[in-house]
Amino acid sequence: MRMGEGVEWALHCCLALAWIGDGGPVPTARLAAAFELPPAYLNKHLQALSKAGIVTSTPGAKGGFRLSRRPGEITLLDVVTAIEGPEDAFRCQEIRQNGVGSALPKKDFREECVIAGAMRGAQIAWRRELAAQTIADIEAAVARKAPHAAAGMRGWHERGG
Amino acid sequence: MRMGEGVEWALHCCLALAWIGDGGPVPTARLAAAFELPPAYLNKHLQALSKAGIVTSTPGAKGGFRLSRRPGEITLLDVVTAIEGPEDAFRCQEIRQNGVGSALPKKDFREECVIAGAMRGAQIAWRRELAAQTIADIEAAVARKAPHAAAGMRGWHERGG
DNA sequence: GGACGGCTACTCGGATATCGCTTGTCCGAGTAAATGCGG
DNA sequence: CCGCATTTACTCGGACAAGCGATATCCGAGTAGCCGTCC
Repeated sequence: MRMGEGVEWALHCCLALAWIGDGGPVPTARLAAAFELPPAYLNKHLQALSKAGIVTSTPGAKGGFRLSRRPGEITLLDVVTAIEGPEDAFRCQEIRQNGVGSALPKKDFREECVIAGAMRGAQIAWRRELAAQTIADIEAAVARKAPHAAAGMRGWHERGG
Repeated sequence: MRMGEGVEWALHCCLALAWIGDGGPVPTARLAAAFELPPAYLNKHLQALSKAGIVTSTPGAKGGFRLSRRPGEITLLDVVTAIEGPEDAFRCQEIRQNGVGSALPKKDFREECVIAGAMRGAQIAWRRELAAQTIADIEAAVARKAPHAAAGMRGWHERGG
């Protein structure tokens, strides 16, 4: 099981946008340069964030992306779901109904597969943990551990890359 | 993010082996027939379980696989880790050190990336949930929801497939 | 009749192709700003 | 000097290839049981 690297990119971009604040939209190229990422591919992920309503895109010159909501209103789960999709990692194929199970009446499979239920429970716990933290929480934690990181990003942006 | 289907196969096979009990080793072909799975590929996953010490393989005629431990001693996390590997789904690439971060002193990156820490916390919650349930728990839950499922599998096996 | 050697059938185990998805890139549609012109 | 139409440059947005891991398969190594033969 492997999570796409786009999640890390998206989270760092959201954090950067939160740091930069309301200084106008930030184009993809600027964000890509901030982390040395391939601009075109980063753009693809930013579009996913845009469709999820996490960032707002403004086209044209001086355009770019900005956060749609305040950082405290954006959970990590929102970002992860926007990039990776809403589906569960574990997808029950109902193999219990094959082979030996195909002889049993359908009624026996009304209840959810117990294995799938257990995996779903774990996924829910994972989601709950991600939903409990917002971009603002990340901001606060970074401010505690590396106080000048936010100012560094802001200054770099205002200097023009 | 997507979990390999081998996890579902492995879990169902472990449950089947627990149901069949100590009636001698069960070959791959039998397990594959029980769920209509491709035998050769299922064998690959069973080898992973074998290397993880979850099942024991006995070669030769009348050989096959049997559970190494009692069902109560095998957690879902054991099986998932055996199939999917021990690494976390989210892998921090430390992109914070690139671009704007490359100018900062190394000291600033002594602390773990906050984003990676948050993702790791969610992964730990997920693992904790999986580690809390054993094959025996699944057995008990199935016995409550579909009482004759275990007997059905056992009878099918003793009839010879 | 019993024991031994060889043989066969069956199993796991790893090496080998194939497919789909993630990754990565490109070019066109659209928009806001800048510019030149006319009043 | 001010307002407007045109041009321009810059941005997003979706369509288009490539690389890699998961999927799927096959054949060889090894072992247990069985059979024929010999004592």
